[in-house]
Amino acid sequence: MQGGSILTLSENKIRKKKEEIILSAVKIMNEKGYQRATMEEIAAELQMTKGSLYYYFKNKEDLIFQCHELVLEQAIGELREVFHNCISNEAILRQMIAVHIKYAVLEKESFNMIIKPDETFSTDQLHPILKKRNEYASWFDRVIIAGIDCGEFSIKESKMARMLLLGSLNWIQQWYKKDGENSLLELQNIYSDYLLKVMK
Amino acid sequence: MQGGSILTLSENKIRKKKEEIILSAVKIMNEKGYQRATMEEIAAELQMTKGSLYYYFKNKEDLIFQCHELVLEQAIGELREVFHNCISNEAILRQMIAVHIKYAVLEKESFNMIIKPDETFSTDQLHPILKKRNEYASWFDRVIIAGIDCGEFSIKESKMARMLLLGSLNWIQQWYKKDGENSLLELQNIYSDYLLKVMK
Amino acid sequence: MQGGSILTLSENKIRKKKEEIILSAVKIMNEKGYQRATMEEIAAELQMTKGSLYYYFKNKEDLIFQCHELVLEQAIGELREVFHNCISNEAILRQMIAVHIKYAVLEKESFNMIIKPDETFSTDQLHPILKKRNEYASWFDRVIIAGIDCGEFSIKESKMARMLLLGSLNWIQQWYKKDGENSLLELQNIYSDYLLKVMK
Amino acid sequence: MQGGSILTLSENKIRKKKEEIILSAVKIMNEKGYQRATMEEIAAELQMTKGSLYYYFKNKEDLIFQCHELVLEQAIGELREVFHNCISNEAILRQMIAVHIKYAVLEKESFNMIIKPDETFSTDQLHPILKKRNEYASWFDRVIIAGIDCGEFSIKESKMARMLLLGSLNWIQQWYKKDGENSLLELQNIYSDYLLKVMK
DNA sequence: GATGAATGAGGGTTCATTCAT
DNA sequence: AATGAATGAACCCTCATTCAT
Repeated sequence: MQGGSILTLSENKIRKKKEEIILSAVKIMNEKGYQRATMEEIAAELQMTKGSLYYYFKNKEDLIFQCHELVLEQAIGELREVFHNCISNEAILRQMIAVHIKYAVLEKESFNMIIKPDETFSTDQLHPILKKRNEYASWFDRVIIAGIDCGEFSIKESKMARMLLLGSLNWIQQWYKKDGENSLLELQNIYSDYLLKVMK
Repeated sequence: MQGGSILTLSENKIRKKKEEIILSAVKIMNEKGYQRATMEEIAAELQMTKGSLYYYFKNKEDLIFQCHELVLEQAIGELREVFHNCISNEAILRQMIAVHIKYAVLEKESFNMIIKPDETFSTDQLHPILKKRNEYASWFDRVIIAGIDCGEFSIKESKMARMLLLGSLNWIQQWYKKDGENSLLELQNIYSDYLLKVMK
Repeated sequence: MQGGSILTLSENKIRKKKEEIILSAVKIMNEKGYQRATMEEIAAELQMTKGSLYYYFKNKEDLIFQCHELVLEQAIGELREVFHNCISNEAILRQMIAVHIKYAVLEKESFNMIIKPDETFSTDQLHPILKKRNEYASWFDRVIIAGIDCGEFSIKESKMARMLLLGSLNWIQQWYKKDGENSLLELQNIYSDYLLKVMK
Repeated sequence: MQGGSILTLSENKIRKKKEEIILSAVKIMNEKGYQRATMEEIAAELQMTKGSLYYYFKNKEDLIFQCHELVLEQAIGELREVFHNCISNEAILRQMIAVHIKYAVLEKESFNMIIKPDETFSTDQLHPILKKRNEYASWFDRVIIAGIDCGEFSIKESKMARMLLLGSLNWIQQWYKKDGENSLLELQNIYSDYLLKVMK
């Protein structure tokens, strides 16, 4: 039923290809930034030609949009899991911080789109992006509020605390270097420690 | 004396014009991002033509570079003053946070440029930019280290604390709205409170 | 075999187009000079648009470069043939002069480019151009030296004699008119006579 | 009478300035070629500003035109002198060759305009240029014809011989290097020897 | 006479996008 | 489903030219 018809088969094939392209795009963008990543390069990475991309995506913006969606979806998935698998709110928040840092550093550019979507997207696509971005942020809100409610956290302004938290994390990608002094793990721990001092 | 003043007059005129252009550039760039801001638009904003800009700036990169310099220089000036006029390190840091927020919010456009210089500048100009950026940051480092030394602050990783601090502040411009719930003053106070919890 | 021919087909097609463009470029350039020939005009001549040229050539310099190469290659081919098919060095030199005059007059535009490569090319491409130009000239050197060795010619400075010879021939295109008093054949004969007086 | 009035005085001043500019222009052009020589550079050489040039010359073409005139006038002057001061036609021709080589090498670019005036000048100015160029060439014609008439030279086609001669000389500037193997004097002698073999 | 400043036309180049095959 | 080829709009930059002062 689910995968029976021929149509679905070819649809599956297309979806596969789309994902491949998105991954390639994400890679190139992480190297060069979105504006400088050209359709040509993205295609070349997959040994395709420029024109072929337009079979799968309406235009460049659409492609970037879907890159963003994919990455954000994944990240949200991880947040959700963390949320349901940890016990204390502190533990959850620590895990979430770790997840965010991981994405901010490793998926730098595609994650970056969260930061300044209005420079990247036209009005049409801006809305769903912002929605997803809010969904992502809301997981942080949840823990913080839960923490406040059960007395684990003492801050008053949950929204602003979340802003502070995410802001400080986003910034990491501006300076973090893979071969630098600190490992990703150290980073995750230190930031967790510091940011929990804010919350408590 | 005579020659001097005449010279200064025309030099002043050119400097004025340069500043005008820089302000225009900064405005456009913040609306559209650096890459998408065109020389034409920047000129049009001032009712000039594209070509005229090249009378004042060698090329686009040079213009962006000087935008950077101007704003950063001003901000550094304010930090310096704060540093020398306050008593406790906590007081200094609070003031510095206030200054940074003010720039990030009110001079949003200009200050923004600090964020991603490496995508904007060629290697030649990247270096002096990073230097100035470091100079700016170093004022924060100084207070933090001084605070640690005299026991006011307890954090271990001064550099990372500074990163966290500046990152969280930079992010403010992503969401802050003049007519929003919080006044600038409230913002400055809350962020100071929260970030000092990190330091102590 | 199948793959080979298909490949060759499309390769051939692209080579054809490239040649078309080169011919167009060569025509425009000889009307206006290299600097004043614009990519737009070159394209317009073929009812293409500027941008399309960049599908075939990296940039203007590359296009000019290949113009050079193509014509020079052909001419070298003819010299080589002459060299191997004639008996006396005098006969060879006469034939070579005829070839050179033919190119200078009939393929005026293309051949012209040999004249001032150093104002046209950047250092990178200058070298291979000069090399090919030298290769062309070296065929003349060979006959002259051979002629000297076997006593047919009596001049001392073979290099300078070659310069004089080629210089005088190149100049022909400055004044020669198809419908003028002298036929091409007369021209070839008279110049041969005169220049051989130099050699003997 | 000649230089009495104030008007003439200032006219003289203007003429002086014009010559200065022309010399500067000639210098820059000899370094960069005419197309690449900018009004700015020419002015800078004289510590003037671009705009001032337009007080003295209608436009760039006019300036180039007058450069050309000046140099050609000088060269013609030298030819005239040679013509009247030498005894045998051979001696005259040798001297003329020396003069031409000197200009072709030392005043490379300004002399060069003789070579391809149609690329440099619009129809308006082309005519007087060609006229002067013919005047220049006619001095060579005269000696050659005189030489034929008195039996010194044996060639039949005086025009073509002159073309051959000037062509070979013009070409020198394509390859001659100041610090090369041959001094200017050697060059003048060798070319004279070779070209007189043609005439005789 | 000279200059500073501005202009505008044009050139080279890039690149997302289209479309016939 | 993919490609090769072409397009055209947009961008940066240069430079001869102008003109008020």
